[in-house]
Order: sequence, then structure tokens, then C-alpha cells
Amino acid sequence: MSQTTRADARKNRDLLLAAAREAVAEHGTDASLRDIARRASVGIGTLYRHFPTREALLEALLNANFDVLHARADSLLASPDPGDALMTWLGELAAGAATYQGLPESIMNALADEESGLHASCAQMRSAGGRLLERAQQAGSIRSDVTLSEVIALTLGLAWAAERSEASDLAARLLSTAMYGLAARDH
Amino acid sequence: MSQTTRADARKNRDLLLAAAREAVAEHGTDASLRDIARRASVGIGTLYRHFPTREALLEALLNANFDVLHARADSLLASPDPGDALMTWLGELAAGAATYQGLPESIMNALADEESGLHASCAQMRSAGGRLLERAQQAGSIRSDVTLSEVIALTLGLAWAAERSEASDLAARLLSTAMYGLAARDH
DNA sequence: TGACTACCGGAGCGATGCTCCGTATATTGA
DNA sequence: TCAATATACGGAGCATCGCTCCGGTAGTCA
Repeated sequence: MSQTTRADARKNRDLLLAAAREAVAEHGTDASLRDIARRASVGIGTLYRHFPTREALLEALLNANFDVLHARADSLLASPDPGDALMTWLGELAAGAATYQGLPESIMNALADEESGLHASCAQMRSAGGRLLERAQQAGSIRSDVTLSEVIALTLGLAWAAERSEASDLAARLLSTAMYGLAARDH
Repeated sequence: MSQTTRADARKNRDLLLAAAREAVAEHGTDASLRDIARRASVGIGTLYRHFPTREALLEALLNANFDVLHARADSLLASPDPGDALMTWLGELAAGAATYQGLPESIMNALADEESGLHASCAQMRSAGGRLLERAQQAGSIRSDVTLSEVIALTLGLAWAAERSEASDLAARLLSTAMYGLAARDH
């Protein structure tokens, strides 16, 4: 990929990503694309050539984060308490979704729309969590009548609610409350 | 108010509300205001004169709904089981928030922004629920370390998540799950 | 009926997302 | 070293948006 790519193209791509990181940090996931191009000292056309879609740009921006979350799920798969493992991971998912304003919405939309440039990454992340959920359910610590999509939707929904609030720990509080609801009742 | 208002003004206001109801039903709470004016066969300036803000327009549109929810809270206050009463009401809140695409977001924003034209209605609705929560907590059916704002945020968060999904009963399922988490544990 | 005032309509501004194409330049082979 | 070619660049341009502002219209009251 990098051998057949012209040097200036690669440079502009990097400039765009850096500019996007800045702009999205400031204005959330629907930051102005024109503004991003301006920050990168690049024409708007160049932005669209590299990232045909806002979602494609976000995908590139969040790649590393998704990888971390994915690896984390794998390592948690080996932890002793399956229930705690799932809860920990969902907490980290919520925290990760709070990186940028609007991220919970972007992820939620991407999961629902297979055409989205962000769909693949998100779906992969989701299935990583799926293995954790399955284990927790088999261990009997999580209700068996609950779906992976539901658990993810719940987590992102709470992360979404938290970003519209002054209380910085709202997401964590809500999530821990909701967790009691997910717990299996063994009597 | 209506005596001192010119007849054509009142007529245009009604036309605008009808048009808004249509447009918002089709495109959600951030429907194009220009489009609403067009549907009402009215100039864009007229729209802004009657409703200086999108939130003001929404407020007028949702007035009746808020009233219903408020009255419902009052009547549920007399029901035998305080815990069920709260749960029922939150379910109706979630259902009401699903009336229009984007409504959960509008309400959540309005609650956070005191300047919003929608704030008063929403805050009033929230406190109606507050009485239900208080009663449920005093009855010992709901955890006492949970805040009114948290319960509302949780409910709207789940309603938000549900509107991005094919499963039509997602909101109800998530809410009932989360409710187990809100329940007080008496042993 | 006339005057007065409340009200109307839409041109216009800055900004957005996105496309399209003439131009410039990095790269490769002679 | 110097074309030739493919590749990438830049931004004008279109439709749309939210919102303002003001010249014109028409209800209303004496």
C-alpha cells in the first residue's frame, strides 16, 4: 500500500488525520470537514479523495482505539470472574466512547448501517465483547435472555446520556446500576 | 393572548404547527425549518417570528404530550405499588420520547440547558417523575442512592438507543432490565 | 374610511456537505 | 538527465441550512 502510494499523498493523509484529531476533539464527531481540510492546509477535494466519507475518516481516526478494546476483550477472556470481566470491558467501552463528543452516536449508527465506513470496525469490536458475554452467561453470572446487541446498545445509550451532563462519573454510575439488572438471580 | 392577537397571525401559527408536526414526523426533531415554512405556505420570517427557536416550536408541538405525562404521574401517585408506578411511568416516558426521531436528544439537551425554550416543560415533567421516585424510594422498592436526574438520563438513554434499532421493543426490554438494577435489594 | 400598527415575506449572509474537472507534480523508463 | 504518464491536488460551484433584517401588506380600531 505504501510502496505504490505517492509520497505527497501519504503526507497529506497524515496531515488530515492530525487535523481531524484536533477538530473532532474540539467539536465532536460532526466537526466541519472543510475546517479539517483547512487545518491540514489541504483542499477540500483532497480530504474527500482520501476519506470519501466522514465515517471513513472516523474509522482511520479510531483504528488504534478499536484495536485496544479488542485486545482488552481477549485478555479479559482469561480473567477468573467472567461477570466482572464483562463489566470491566463494558466500562472501558463506555469510557472509550466518551473520547469524542458524539462518538456513541457514530458507533451506534455504524452498527446499524452495514454500508457505513465505520461498520466493520464496530462490528468486530462488538463480537469481541460477544465472547465475554457468552462466557459470563455460561458461567451463570449474567442473565441468559439478554442479547449482545442489547448489552452494547445499553452501554452506548448510557455513554450517550452521560455526555449530556455535568456529572463526569454519570456513565460509570449508570452502568454499574444497569449491571445489577443484567446479573442473573440465582434464587 | 388570543384577543390581542391578529386573526391572520393566529391562523399562520396553526398552519405552522400542523406543518411542523408533519415534517418532524417525517424527518425527526431536526427537520428543516425552511421546509416547515414551505409546507405552511408561509415565509421563513413568519416562522421565526412565531417560534424564535427550534426548541420553542418543539415546545408548542409537544405541549399536550407533556401534559399527559404530567397528569399520568399524578394519577400513578395514588396507585398501590410505588415501585410499579415508577416503572410504568418511566415506560411511558420512554414511549413518549419515541414519538419523533431525535426527541430523546432534544429533551436531554433541554434538561441540561436552562436557556432552552424546551427547558421549562421538560423540567416540569421531570419533577412530576420525581415525586414518583421519592415515593418508591421511601417505600423501599427503589435504591435510595439513585438520583432523579440519573433515572431520567437512564430512561432517555435507552430510548435513544432504541431509536437506532430495528427491534421495536428494544426500549421496553432495556428498560425492564435496567429496572432490576434500580430495585432495592432487601437482603 | 383612513390611519396606524401588527404582521408578513423573502432577499441575503455565512456556513455546510459534496462533486467535478482543469492543473500541477511525483515517478518511472529511455 | 529529460520527457511522458499516471496520480494527486485544489477549489470553484451547487444545493441546502439556520438566521437576520427590513420594505411592503393588510388587519383593526376610532
